[in-house]
Amino acid sequence: MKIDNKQNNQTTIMEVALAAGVSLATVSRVTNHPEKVKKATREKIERIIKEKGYKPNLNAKSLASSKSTTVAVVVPELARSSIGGLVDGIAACAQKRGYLLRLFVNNVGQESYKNDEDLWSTILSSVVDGILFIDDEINEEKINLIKNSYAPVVLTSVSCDDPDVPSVSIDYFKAVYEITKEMINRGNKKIWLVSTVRRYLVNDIKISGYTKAMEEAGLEVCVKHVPGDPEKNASIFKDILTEDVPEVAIVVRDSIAVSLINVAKSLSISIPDSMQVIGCQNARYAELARPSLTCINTPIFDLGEVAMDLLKELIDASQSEEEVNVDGKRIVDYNIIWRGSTK
Amino acid sequence: MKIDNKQNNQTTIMEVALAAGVSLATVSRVTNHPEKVKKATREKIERIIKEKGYKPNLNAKSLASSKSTTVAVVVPELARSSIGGLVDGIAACAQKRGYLLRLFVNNVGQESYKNDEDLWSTILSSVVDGILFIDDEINEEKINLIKNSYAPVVLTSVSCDDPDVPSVSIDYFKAVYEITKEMINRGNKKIWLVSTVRRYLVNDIKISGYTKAMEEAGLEVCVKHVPGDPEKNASIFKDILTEDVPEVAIVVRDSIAVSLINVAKSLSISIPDSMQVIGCQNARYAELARPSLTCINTPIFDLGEVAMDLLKELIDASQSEEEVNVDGKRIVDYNIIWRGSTK
DNA sequence: CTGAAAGCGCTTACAG
DNA sequence: CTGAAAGCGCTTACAG
Repeated sequence: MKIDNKQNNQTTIMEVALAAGVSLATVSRVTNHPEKVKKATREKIERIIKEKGYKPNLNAKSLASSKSTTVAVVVPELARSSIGGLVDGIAACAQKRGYLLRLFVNNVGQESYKNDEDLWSTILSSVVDGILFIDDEINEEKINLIKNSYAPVVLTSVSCDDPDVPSVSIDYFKAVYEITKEMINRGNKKIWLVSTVRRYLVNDIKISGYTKAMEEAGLEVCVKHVPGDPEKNASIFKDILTEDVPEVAIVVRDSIAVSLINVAKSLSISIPDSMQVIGCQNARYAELARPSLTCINTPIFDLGEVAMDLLKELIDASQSEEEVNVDGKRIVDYNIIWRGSTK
Repeated sequence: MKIDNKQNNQTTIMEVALAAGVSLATVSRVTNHPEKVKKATREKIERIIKEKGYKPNLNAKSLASSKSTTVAVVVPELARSSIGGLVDGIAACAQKRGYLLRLFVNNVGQESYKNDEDLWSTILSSVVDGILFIDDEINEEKINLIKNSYAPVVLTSVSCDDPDVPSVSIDYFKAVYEITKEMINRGNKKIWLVSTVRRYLVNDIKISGYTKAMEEAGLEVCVKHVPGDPEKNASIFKDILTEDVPEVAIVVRDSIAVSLINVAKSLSISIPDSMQVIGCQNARYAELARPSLTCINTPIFDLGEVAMDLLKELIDASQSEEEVNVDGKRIVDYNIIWRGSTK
């Protein structure tokens, strides 16, 4: 037998009802549908609620109402500030909309979950009204799990062709297409796209945008694949640049772009005079690099907010009696920040 | 009336019990105390659980057992990779220990919560077994909220003198004391400590360590306070360095250290020959800076793991019938990574 | 080893 | 406008 089960000594709805001389039902109404309660009663109860610092136990509330006002956020890793910033945006919007967050870090390196099904069943059993899914490597299997989820899912910061999967993302195709075109218009011909060895969907999209612009201009497409780790890519960059130097390098990840700049400088290739470098994220070190890094700026905070907003709409729609149509595809604007690594 | 309340069409314990021809109680036992169930029965039920993909509804489970197997993680902001990495560590350990995470981003800039009490009551009403609290600016009021929490709290990445408040942190006093001493031993005399304009507890601790080492050596203590924003501190660094250049600058935040390096280089102060610079975090850009930045390396991932481990111990102790004594103060080791910004 | 029943803290038709 | 009662999906003494 438990000595004292009341570890969680939070005020309970019963205590409020007793103090106010009303039934539980009335207290519950004040919390959920205040307009249904007579003004005098309501105000009295509200006063007592405030006095006692009563807040409904969310578990009980969820169970009774089958709404958890909680959303799951699934991320691969938070150490990357691009993801952290995204979650900040999600959190800000969730807070505004009255949602709480459950966080799932599906770090493949850490073998967090046995497999995707394990992750999903954990999420679903934790009871959430919706899911924000952030994943670098979306595949068929994951798309299916998303489609079969009882709770609405928004793919965040990843685009997905499937029309049935809501997603919020930057139009990287357009972004890279346009920056490539811009550099072509400025008279550059030898333009490279530097991507990662490991294939990520986003990076492949960037490659497509670049490729299209180059082909339209009748220029030679040249994509380099290097490791993400600065220690490893440095020696590869050294080999590459010793052999040939492009007029412009568009690099999928800022840290790789900075690494490229560092190697170039060590080889006395002057930037931006002999080579211009462009990043695709606008990470923290973009402005700390020397020369500072020109970037496609992706407003990740906003992206998070938009994703949470969309998810909220989908949740409302799914909980509504009527058929509601929600446009499940959102594109967030980007802009270019010109800095010292370009002329 | 609800058309169909079963939005959450997860398998329920009833369905499993029915399929197995046993009572709910037995299914529950298989989930929670399998040793209490006869092997044959247990195996049959386990098979059905697997077939149906049954996972107990966590809300119901929490409510019934008054254990949520959920821990709250409170952070000021995730965009800072030092915090993101910490949460990655927390998540990895939580996952290992069977805990889920609720995330609270208390971003003062975003006015996320009205005040600290609002935040705390939200956390507590969300029902958690424990709280990992990450906050740059701990004060009396917050300490009191922590002490009055029904759930155990671990102050993470922040040290706190109060013996009743469990905390996990790096010994920044010792770290900065020792690196200062080391630089003194190497023959340097004019050593500065560069901190932020805004006062943070951690930074004040670093100042103390530095001050002690300097005073012990009979050297002049010189602490500079600059803004955190690189755009703003650059001009201030320019003024400072135009007037005087130290042999060594120990900088509380890596981004500020890199900014200092950039300004120094623009003034043709050669690093490390004329000035050596040391950071206190080992952020991502420490190795991307040129010269790369020598750092006190704080293993934030480990820090997160240790914090979660401690919290788990405290939770177990609080749920246990017996009196258990848990040492609530944990110190995580640091090391120094020597790079190009020092001789 | 197993089942019937109470209870966790709330919400919500239903009846008044 | 308000209360009594059922129910959300589970756990856990208790009795057998």
